[in-house]
Amino acid sequence: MDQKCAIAALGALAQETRLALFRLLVTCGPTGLPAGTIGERLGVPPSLLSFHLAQLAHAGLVTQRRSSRQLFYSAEYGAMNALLTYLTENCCGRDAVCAPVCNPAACCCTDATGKTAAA
Amino acid sequence: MDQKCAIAALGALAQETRLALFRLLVTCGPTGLPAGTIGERLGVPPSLLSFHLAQLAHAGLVTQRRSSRQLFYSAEYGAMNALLTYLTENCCGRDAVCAPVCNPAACCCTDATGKTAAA
DNA sequence: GAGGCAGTTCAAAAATTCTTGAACTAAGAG
DNA sequence: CTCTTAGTTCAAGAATTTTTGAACTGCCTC
Repeated sequence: MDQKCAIAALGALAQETRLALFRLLVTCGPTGLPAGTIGERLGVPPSLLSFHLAQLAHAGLVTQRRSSRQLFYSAEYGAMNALLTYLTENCCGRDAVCAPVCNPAACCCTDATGKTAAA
Repeated sequence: MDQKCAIAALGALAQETRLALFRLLVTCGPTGLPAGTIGERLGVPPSLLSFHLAQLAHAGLVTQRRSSRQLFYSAEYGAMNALLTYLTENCCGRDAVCAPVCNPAACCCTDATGKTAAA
């Protein structure tokens, strides 16, 4: 994954509805969910849902599959992994100056360290 | 990190200039770089640079420190790790249905699987 | 092949984000 | 105190993204 792709994937996930959408699909495995069901669960109107799903699909994060009258959408785990790999490689300096992902440091934006976040 | 914070961090990185900015800072370690130098290296005018640095800072991804007349910015590794942790936890279903990050699968957006990406 | 359900596409409006340039604050040098 | 360098803030405009509603396509049932 190159920078351009990473930006597409990051941008696709950087939106409330789409992140919720993707999270929902991730929990559904490779089978995925038909658009209608997704819309119901998330309370998103059809045309808007289509728009957001298209964005995710365009970034390669979801896949579409038709089953008679329904369109099933499912998470593309490989793309997410590619994104994580990209971020991991570009987050840690070449000398692994930051802890591995598997070692959660974390907290939240405005108080990750109590420092400058909000200032 | 909660969904709101994740969106802020994702959104902060989902922009060409800011991703380049962050990548540059990551390679510079905790010392960071003064704003002027960053602007020169990336060819970004001062006021725009300030704007983007503020976005990153607001998402907790960078920290500001003054050294006499210069303002040094440095990457906040903890925030990036928090984001990676969030994505990892929300990418893999509760049953770890996708491969670990450390096991790159990857390719790029439009041809991760040769399937629906661009359609 | 008429009717209807599932979902998409399209165009216009609303909201947000990015860019620019001018005016401003902070800190050191003379 | 005045000047200069370093960088920020602000307001306006440009560009992009999100939302809405109406019209459309694909597929099944009768």
